[in-house]
Amino acid sequence: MKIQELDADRLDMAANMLKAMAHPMRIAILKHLEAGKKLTVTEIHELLGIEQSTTSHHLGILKDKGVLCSRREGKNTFYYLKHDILSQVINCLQRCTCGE
Amino acid sequence: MKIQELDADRLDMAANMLKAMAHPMRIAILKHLEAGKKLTVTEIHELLGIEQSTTSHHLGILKDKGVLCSRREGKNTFYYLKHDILSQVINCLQRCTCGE
DNA sequence: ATAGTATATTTATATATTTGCATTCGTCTA
DNA sequence: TAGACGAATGCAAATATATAAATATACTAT
Repeated sequence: MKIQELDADRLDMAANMLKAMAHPMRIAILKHLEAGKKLTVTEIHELLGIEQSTTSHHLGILKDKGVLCSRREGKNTFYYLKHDILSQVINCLQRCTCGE
Repeated sequence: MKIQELDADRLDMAANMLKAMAHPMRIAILKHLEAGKKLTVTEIHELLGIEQSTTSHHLGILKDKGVLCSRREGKNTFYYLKHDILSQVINCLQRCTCGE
């Protein structure tokens, strides 16, 4: 894996994904979306006990930065991980924040 | 893996680690520190072509948030990953930013 | 069309981050 | 001890981000 593969554009893209994930509430959201799960905005806002508009805003950020995808089905919009592999990132962090 | 394990403190800690990593230059730094490699501030600032003070600042952030460790040896300070597992995060991102 | 529910966007204010420069601090060596 | 070198810090300007409230849009059922 060569360094030059990580050109400026890809670094920016990666940084944007991380930046989107770098928020306690958004990590909690991602935690609920592991293993290909799909949840609606309302389900998430009820699960986490935060405002609907706040939830939608967080989801919008995650989607905008390429972490999540969404699919509308009737009145609901389901959100899910764009890359299943991103569950690994959350799990890594979980392990790293275990014994400190 | 239960949700309640991810209490507020650990979410904050995880978010802080991600925030520390969520910067193009810092991702580039981490890329150079894969596989247990240890580099000095000067080596990194020359590898990346950025100011020494900027480099030191970025390294300080990564260390402060628990991503890196450092060890002084004479005039030099070597920086290295606190958890080898964090290489996985970088690799995940690399794969996720491949074909977009 | 209208009402009701589900999402999304906009706005403004407050707060934080990035960066380079100059300076300072530690450590080694002549 | 002085000078050189590597690293860390303080500062300030530009830029970016968070937050919450208000408003707007999209769809469904009647």
